[in-house]
Amino acid sequence: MTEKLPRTRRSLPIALIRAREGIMSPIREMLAETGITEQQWRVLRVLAENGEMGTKTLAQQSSLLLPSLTRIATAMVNKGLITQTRDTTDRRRQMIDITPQGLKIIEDRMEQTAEIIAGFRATLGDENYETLLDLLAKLDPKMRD
Amino acid sequence: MTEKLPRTRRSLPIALIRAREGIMSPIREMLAETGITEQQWRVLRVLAENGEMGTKTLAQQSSLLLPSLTRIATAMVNKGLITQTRDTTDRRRQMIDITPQGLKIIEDRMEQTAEIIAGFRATLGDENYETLLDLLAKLDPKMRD
DNA sequence: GTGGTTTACTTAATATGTTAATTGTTTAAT
DNA sequence: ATTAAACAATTAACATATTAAGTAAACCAC
Repeated sequence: MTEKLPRTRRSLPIALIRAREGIMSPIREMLAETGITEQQWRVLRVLAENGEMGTKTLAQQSSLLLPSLTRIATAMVNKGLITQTRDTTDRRRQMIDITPQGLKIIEDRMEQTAEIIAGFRATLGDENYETLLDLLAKLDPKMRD
Repeated sequence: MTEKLPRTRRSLPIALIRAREGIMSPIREMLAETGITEQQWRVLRVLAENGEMGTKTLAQQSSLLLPSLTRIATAMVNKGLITQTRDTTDRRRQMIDITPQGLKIIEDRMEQTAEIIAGFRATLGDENYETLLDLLAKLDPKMRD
């Protein structure tokens, strides 16, 4: 009846969900202590790495859709984690930057996060880990040249 | 400043999100025509493959949390895609099964879905595709022996 | 320089994700 | 039999995902 479809145990979309669930579970656990969400963590990570940027770029880099980021940014401004300033030359644009307080969260959890990731890397082995990242990149439309 | 963390371009959690986004985009596009969501599609897939089962099992197999499934199931019953019946021997349990109407959606879209998946398989190559599934499985806590 | 288009972002509406608390039922230990 | 513990499912509350529509500013062709 479903002969042509791979069984759900070998379904790529489902495998991706489950893998993500496996990875994020310990990370979410860690983030719970900080009071920020996984998405807010991603936003802080991207800002810490690249500095101030426009909302659209930030959304792309942190894999959030613009409507989501609009709301998340509002919450984060209220928490004092980021600042939002209107661009003077192009008043449509909203520039977002991380605050020292936001940066502190990244720094405080950096080591702990690195350990979690190192655990998964060890589970797979270095070579497999890199292979996995390469293969995943090929599925990302924005990465395919 | 973030030396210990992998750059977001090589971050596993983010790579998983982006890959999933890449895969699901065409599938969602296809599902939009059927009026069902990605999650409802997963539920139908699992039921078509394994037949009637309890809510908890169904949630696990379709990678949904129980609260989500509760809501989704209600919507699907209303649409006539599944049936819900209370187990007579254990009245805590709710048995869920697919209806002919639900099965029809699977059958109607089976070929189209298989083509989309085949496209990704071709992008990666058969061997890489299988490797990817294997590596992803190792990140799934429920798959690790 | 004005009308049409594009761009950057926001709002809205509906569905799902996530954690915690709750309800009804069964099981197990007295 | 009785009660505490465990269980299956639901409800609640809040955050995010997704698509569509809306708003304001910049751009572009004429």
